[in-house]
Amino acid sequence: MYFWENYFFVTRSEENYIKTIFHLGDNSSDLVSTNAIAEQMDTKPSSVTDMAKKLAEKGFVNYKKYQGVSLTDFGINTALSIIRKHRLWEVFLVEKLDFSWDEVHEVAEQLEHIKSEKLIDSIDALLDFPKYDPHGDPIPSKDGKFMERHKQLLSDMALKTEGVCVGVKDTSAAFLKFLDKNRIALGNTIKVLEKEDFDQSLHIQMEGKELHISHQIASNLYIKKND
Amino acid sequence: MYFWENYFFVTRSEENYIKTIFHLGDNSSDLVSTNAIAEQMDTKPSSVTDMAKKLAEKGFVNYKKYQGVSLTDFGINTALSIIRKHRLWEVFLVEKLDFSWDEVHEVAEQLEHIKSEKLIDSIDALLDFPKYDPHGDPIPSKDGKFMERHKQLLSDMALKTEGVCVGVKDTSAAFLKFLDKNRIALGNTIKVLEKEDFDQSLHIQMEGKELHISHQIASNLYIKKND
DNA sequence: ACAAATTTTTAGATTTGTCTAAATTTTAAT
DNA sequence: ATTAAAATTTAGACAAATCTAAAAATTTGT
Ligand SMILES: [Mn+2]
Ligand SMILES: [Mn+2]
Ligand SMILES: [Mn+2]
Ligand SMILES: [Mn+2]
Repeated sequence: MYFWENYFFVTRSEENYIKTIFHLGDNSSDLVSTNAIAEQMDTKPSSVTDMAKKLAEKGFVNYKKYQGVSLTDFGINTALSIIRKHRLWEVFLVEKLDFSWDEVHEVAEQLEHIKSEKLIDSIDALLDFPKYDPHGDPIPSKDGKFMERHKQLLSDMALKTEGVCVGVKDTSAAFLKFLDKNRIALGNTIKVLEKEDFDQSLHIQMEGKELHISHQIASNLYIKKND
Repeated sequence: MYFWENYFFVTRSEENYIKTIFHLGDNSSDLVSTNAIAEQMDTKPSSVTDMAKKLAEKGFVNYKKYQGVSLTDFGINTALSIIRKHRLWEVFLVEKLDFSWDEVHEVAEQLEHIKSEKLIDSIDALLDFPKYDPHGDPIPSKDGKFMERHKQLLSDMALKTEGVCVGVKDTSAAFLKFLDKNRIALGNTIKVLEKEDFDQSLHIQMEGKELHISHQIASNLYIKKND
């Protein structure tokens, strides 16, 4: 049994668990629960327990029985590398192959598991080192650093404030297609004109034109306020 | 249990067996033996027998106990689709990401299993529908047709005949790097000047310059004779 | 504080793909 | 035509990843 067999081989399934744990444990450093992982991954809690033990064994997570798991530094680096690949492939599909932003996620779920450092670094260079993916999510650099933009939900913006649309919270194909149909795209300028108390819908100005949008939409669009 | 679950889902392992059976059964329509598959795939004959039954069950092969397997039409189409993906990805890596021809095979072995018709068709278009991969092997079209070039081994060419180097038989990284070092590349013009009876080595003219090459090399280079 | 509800783990089974060792069939040699 | 050798299959086992059902621990509600 060689060194790399113990420490560096990661299965596709392990990678998916690590990525999910990263996303669920995002901004809080406390433990991620078995049930939360099971629900997110559409699997059973008992399967999660088994995998938690294996991931702990391999050094990706700290596992406290009945409490949950948290990623180790090694686990965080592994997660960032997978997320980097996922988001770079999404950019590639949109920029080089004319995929629309609602089509890229499923394919990226496969491509993120391809193991070749040279491949992903070349894709990165081909794309001229993009900082954000097609949904506005930041792309970790080779050494795991990335800039989360200062952004807020459109539904949380004050009246009269202006900004630029920089991301989506809901990344479902249905929502993304809806945005396309209504000419709402990342990079668009936005100004909040009026808020309707009754249903929290908004009157906004987008790229010059006036628009009425529901709370459902506004609470899934990220805006970066103008300085 | 849905239709597509029975008939269209193919695992990575099944795909690798199908591809191997295709290559081993190439120009002869007779059965491919269990041992040949096992040796090629670096696995055990008993594993091959198990898989042969499963592939027969799924309609990819005809399996005759103790005789071997042959691909069905469905199996051939499946194999061609995998080979198409493999070779298109190899071209992509060389043409768009500046990989050298000795680096592409391992990555293509992973990429060939990505399931997205739109993805591979877009890659095909991006590359302007190449007919051959970096090693000179033909790329099947979407509907499974491809042109095998009329070619012969350099070692089989008659004296004084001229041609163009169009492929390699040995695709090992060691051989490909050797060719690079000696400035032997696909597309080069070649003329056989002299054959040495003693060791079957050749004096050739390549792109104007004279060159001495061993039988080992000559018997792994494919040449298309000039009309 | 203690019972009830919820969460999590364990025990045991299943599927996929693999292995070793033994049995069977085919092929080759005398 | 037998026998020996080689190829192939079967039987039984194992690791990975999952599941169901039951047991154990934790959390919640009064
Ligand atoms: Mn995605
Ligand atoms: Mn994304
Ligand atoms: Mn190849
Ligand atoms: Mn090739």
